[in-house]
Order: sequence, then structure tokens, then C-alpha cells
Amino acid sequence: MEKYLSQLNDAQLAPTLQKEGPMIVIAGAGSGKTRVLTYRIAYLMHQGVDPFNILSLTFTNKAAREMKARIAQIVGDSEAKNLWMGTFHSVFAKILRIEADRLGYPSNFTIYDTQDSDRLIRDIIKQLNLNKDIYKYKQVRSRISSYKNSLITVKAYFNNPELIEADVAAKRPKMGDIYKEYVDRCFKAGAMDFDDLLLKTNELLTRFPDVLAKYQDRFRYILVDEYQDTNHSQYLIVRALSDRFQNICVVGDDAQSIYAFRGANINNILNFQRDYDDVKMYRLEQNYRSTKNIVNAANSIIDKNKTKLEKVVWTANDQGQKIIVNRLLNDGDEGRYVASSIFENKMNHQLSNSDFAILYRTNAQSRAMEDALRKRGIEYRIYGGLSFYQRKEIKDVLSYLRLIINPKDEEALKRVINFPARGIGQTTLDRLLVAASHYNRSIFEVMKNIDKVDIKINSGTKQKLSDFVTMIESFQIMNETANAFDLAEHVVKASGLIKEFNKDQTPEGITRIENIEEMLNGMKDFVEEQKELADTTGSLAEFLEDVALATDMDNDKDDGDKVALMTIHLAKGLEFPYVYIVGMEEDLFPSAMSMNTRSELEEERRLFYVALTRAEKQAYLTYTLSRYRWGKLIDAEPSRFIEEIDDEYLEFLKPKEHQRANPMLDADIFGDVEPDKIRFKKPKKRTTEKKPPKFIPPKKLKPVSKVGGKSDDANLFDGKLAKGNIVEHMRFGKGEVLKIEGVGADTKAEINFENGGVKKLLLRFAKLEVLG
DNA sequence: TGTGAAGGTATTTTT
DNA sequence: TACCTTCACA
Repeated sequence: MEKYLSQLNDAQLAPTLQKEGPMIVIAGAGSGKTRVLTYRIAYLMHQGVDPFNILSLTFTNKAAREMKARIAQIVGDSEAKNLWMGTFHSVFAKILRIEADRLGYPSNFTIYDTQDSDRLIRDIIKQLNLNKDIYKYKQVRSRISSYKNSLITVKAYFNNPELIEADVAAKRPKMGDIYKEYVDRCFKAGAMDFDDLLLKTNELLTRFPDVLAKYQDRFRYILVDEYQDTNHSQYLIVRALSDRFQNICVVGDDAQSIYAFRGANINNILNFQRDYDDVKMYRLEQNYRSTKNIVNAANSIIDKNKTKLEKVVWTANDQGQKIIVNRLLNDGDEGRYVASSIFENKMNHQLSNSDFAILYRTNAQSRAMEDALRKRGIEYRIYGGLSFYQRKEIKDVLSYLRLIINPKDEEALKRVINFPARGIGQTTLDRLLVAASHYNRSIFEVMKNIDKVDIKINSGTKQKLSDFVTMIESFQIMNETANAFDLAEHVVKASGLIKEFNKDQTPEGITRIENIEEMLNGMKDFVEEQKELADTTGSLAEFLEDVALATDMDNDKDDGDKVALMTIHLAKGLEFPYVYIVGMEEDLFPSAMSMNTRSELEEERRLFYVALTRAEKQAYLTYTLSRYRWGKLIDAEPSRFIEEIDDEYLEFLKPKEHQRANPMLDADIFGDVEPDKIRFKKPKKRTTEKKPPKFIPPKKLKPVSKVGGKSDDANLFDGKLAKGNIVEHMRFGKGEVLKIEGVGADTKAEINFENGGVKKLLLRFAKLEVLG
């Protein structure tokens, strides 16, 4: 043990060695928090704490697995195996299955994913005869999700006039009805959505003191990673469980809170000290990951945020290279630049593909990157996006499997009852739904008793329904003896799925078959793996649980040396020597959807902070002049976040002349990246004062005539702005142009602003509106 | 009830 | 662009 502890610095050692009591570790990016968590758990066990009494909540199941493996190295396999470790959702799903009957749920309840929820919500909106343009299912879903994450049950909703009024004011008076129907239907289907896993856990712990006591006693030591991303529901679970022993250790970084959109509450970390007595607070501020340039640049960004805990991240690492900023013509151009830059870097520095990551704000941006990498013959792997288990063919197979475990599962049933087509159409399904609602039974139960119920379905169709029931029941019988793989293999054949997909011999159709095969292989691996573990059996139910709660990071097969492509959200917690952050444009990053309030904008800024701090040696920022969005080429302008980094950490690549001339000549920009030749030094540092002026949230984000950013003139402001012009700046207000200096991309204007005084602004970034 | 074509609409991030 | 719903017709 000493050997391991000696790897820690003093700041890391203190929290590692504190065995008891509430504690919070504020860990800056790259400061070794995972190491602290890992060693702390190992140390607890070393001190005689039973691993059964330790609960460690992580952000992904992969993180849990890796941490467990590391702990196993220190304290031994057999001990580490008994730790409770995983995401909130997966840990509490396990507990809910054990305690399900308390809540009136079957222990084999289905977990609905977002797709399932959406389909159900759309169904309900239709069924209630509501206008689907007013009740957009995505909005309804997110509304319901936020009720649940705030522990507002249907009952609580109807008891709360404020909530009802808010929805009425939002022109959605029927929200409560939809919510109620949604909850009822989920319950009847024996299904929980993601939010239910937390909500029902809270219900369980509140309503049943003996259950609470049992788990309090069990989880005597609780650790929570990424505490800044917990929502209210998760917060309450942690509070309840830790209440008795108060051995609670939370780790996080408020600067990296990026999940407010799904209910994460940054106050959980900001207020932790108020929630427990005698909280010990530790700070990890030394960054071991990145160069000075990157750390300092990141600090200069996060400084712009108002809501934060004070902390100074620093590093003893080398100064490193400046962050390279490059402007490209369009997204294709951007992809080619990134691909060729990666190629050059690999050649010049003997690097492998896995040293590189390309990060973007939205999944849609991956395409241009993929195309370019493929053309250059660089292997890559995309994380996230439409995940494997969300694909149509996979969901079809899974739906059959889900139905075997839980025949009440309505969404699964609706999906496969007529796929492959077996003559059970919409009309029949509608009648079944009505009957199910009338008898207050599941559709499957109605089908099973089709001869006894009063329903207008002709005998031919009745036969088809009972054939379907018989098929599912035969699968259920097989499930009692067969393992998950054998059963699934049988199901895809017997259901006719394989035959159906085989009809389609287009490349897409062939891919579908391959995907199904891949899934079956995955199940085989799963069964083999589970055989080796004592407490599991490799059953179908366990497989489905794994699949339902897999995070995008979990499906990580280490399959060789590849460049990583992912959204910034997914990149949290990872690090790469070389990081390209692409699409640094207004309306994309920060996203147009996130500029309405100050707090949303601050979250975008934290997201940028996260992105930048993934880089160890070198970071690149790229933006384009125009980009394809919703099928059209639209103009773009550089992100305000570029402007927010202190210039001393940036190096702008010289715009290439031929880019302006003709995009068609630009098909090949290889060889652009000879750093010494191309980069140029900025003549001067920014002369404006250090403190940025107060930020006023912009009301209207799109001034009518903006100078700059228009793609027809790659040289941006040149010639458009002259001494004496009156301009308006989003933050500084109106001002008069005093002087223009510099040329090309480096052109600056000295402007005397009404509020803010004289500023020198880089015209390529400043968002100015010319008034006269 | 099933199929295919046409048209409409959405793109923020995810357990 | 790409998916998904809707509509028309067999």
C-alpha cells in the first residue's frame, strides 16, 4: 500500500487518507482525481473496511470497471469484486429489482430508453387528441423528465397550482394529463424510464424506513465522482443513504459542470459544505496533464464565468506550444485541414492515431471529419452518436427479447407485433389498446384472452394474434433453460427477423444483418464472461439490463489504433496528447439554443473549458466561414470563445489566399501544415485592460447587418470599416472608430465605446454592427 | 391491411 | 441532408 501512496502528492494524499466523515474534493482538470478515488477505496479496504460496505458512484460504467480493475491490482481480485460500483442508474436499478414488489413493480421491469418514451408520449398526445405542434413530444418529454428529477410526482403536480399555471401559461394546459397518462402507461407496462430509476429509488427510501435503514447500514462508505453533474434526485439519494454514517466523499469540479440541461444542479457541489457538519474540503489544483499554455488559456476562459468556486489550477509542466487557431472555408475544408494536420503530426512526431481526438459540439459535425479521415486513410472511431443499441434492427431484436422477459412491455410489443409483417395492422392494434385500457390490463394479457374479451376483431386476425402469443410464450419456455445467446439466436430465426432483413440486399440491408450478428456475438461474449462471475448467471434479463444502461463510453472495444471522434460531452474525463476542437463558431459553439440566459452561456463556456483541458500537448481550434446546416450552406462567424482566450496563448494560422478565390481549387490542401513556414507571430499583445467588462446577456443575438463573418469576403472587415464610423458592440454598446491598424486577419480597430472606454478589437472576432 | 412515394421537419449535449 | 410521418392506392 505504501508503494501506491507514495505516488501521490501532498494535496492528493490528504483526502486519500481521511477515512471517516464528510468530505469534498474540488479537483481541477487533470489533477489526478481518479487516482485519489481509486487509492482512497483501496486504502479503506486496506484499513479493514469490508468492500460490501463501500458504494462508489461513477459517471460511466466503463470508469467503474477501470477503477475496479485498478483496485484489484492493489488489494486483490476477490476483494475488489465485492465493491458496489457503477453509475447511479445501474446501481439503483439493481436495488430496485431487489425491492420492486414494495413499489408494486415486477422485478423484471423493463427500462424504457428515450426512444421508447418518445413513442409512448407521441401515442398519448394523439390519443388525447392534442395538437402535436403545440405539444411537441420532445418538449413534453423533457418537461416530464424535469418533474421527475425534481421529485414532482403526478400527485404533487396536481397539488401545485404554480406548476399548473406555468404550463397553462406556456399554452400547454394538458401537460398534467399527459404526465398522468404517461406514468400510468409505464406502470401498466412494468416499465421505468431513466428518471424513474432515481425517482423510484427516492420513493423506496422515503416510504420504507426499514429499506432505508438496510441500505444505510450496507453503504457505510459512499463516494461520488463528478458530483457537479448530479441532479436533485441523485442528490437526495446520496443524502439519504449517507445520513447515518456520514462517511461521504464527493469529488468534482464546478468548472466542469456540463449537464444542467438534463437536470444537473451545480448547487449540489457549491452547497455541499452546508449539507453536512464538519465538512473537510480539499483542493487539487496541480494539473499533471497539460502544458502551461493550455492550462493558462483554459483558466483565462473560465475566468469569464461568474458562478464558480475559487480555485487556481496550475501546472509544473512545460510551456508547450501555443493553441493553433485556423479559419477554414467550409466544413469539408475543415475536415481536410484536420486530417492533413493529423497526418503531418504523425509523420513529424512519430505518433499513433490514438494520440489524437477530434471534439465537436454536435454529433452532426462528425460526418465531414469522417469523410476527410477516410480519404486520408486515417483510421478513426466514433463514440456516441446513434449508439449501436439504438439502431432499428438491434432494437427490433431487443424488443422481442424484452417481451420474453416482460410481456407487458408495451413499447416492445408495439414494435414487433407486426414486424415482420404478420397481418396485424394499426386498426387491430388500436382496438387492442382500447380494450387494454378498458379492462385495465396489458395488451399482451388482452391478446392472451382474446376469446373472452369483448372486442371487434375478426376471427382470422384473432388467430394471428394468438399465433403471436404462442410464439412469445414458446420463447419464454426456452428462456427457462437456455442461455441468452442460444435463445436470441433462436428468436431472430423463429420470429422471421433474419429472413425479413435478408430480403434487403442493398449495402444498408447487409449492414443490418451484420449488426445483428455482431450483437449475437456480443451476447455470446457476455454469456461466457458471466459464467466466470459468481453472482450472475448470464441470463437474458441481465443482458438486457446491461444494454439498457450502457453509456456511450461503455461499448468501448479496444479495437486498435484509431483517432477518437466524439462530442465534448462524451470527452469528459478523457485526455489526449493532441486535441482538435472543431466548429468554433457562433450559434454552433456556443449553441444557438444556449444563448438565452446567462447560465446557459456559462455552461457552454464550461463545456469549452472541458474541451480544451482534454489536451495534453497541443490544442487546435478551427472555425469555418460557412457550413452546411439543415442541408443549406449558411454563413458562420467565429465563436466568441476564441476571443475570450488571452491572445498570448494563441497562434493564428495565416489564411490561405487561394481559399478566397475558388473553393473548387481547394480540393487538396495537403502540405499546409509546415508549422514554421505558415504560422506567423501576432505583432502585439492585446492592449485592452485585463478585466473584461461585465457581460450583459444579449437580448437579440442577430444584429441585422453584421460586419464580418460573411463568407463572400474572406478578408472580413478589410475596407468595410473606417475611422469615424459609429459601431455597436454586443457588450460595449455604441462607439466611434478611432483608428484601424494591421492587415488581413490581424486587422484591429481602436474604438471609443460609450460604456467601456477605448478598446482595441481584433476585427475578425469582434461582433460589430455598423450604424453609420 | 400493406406498400411505396412524396413531403415535411428537425439538428444540442445524454443516463 | 436524412429520417420519419403521412397520404394515396392496391
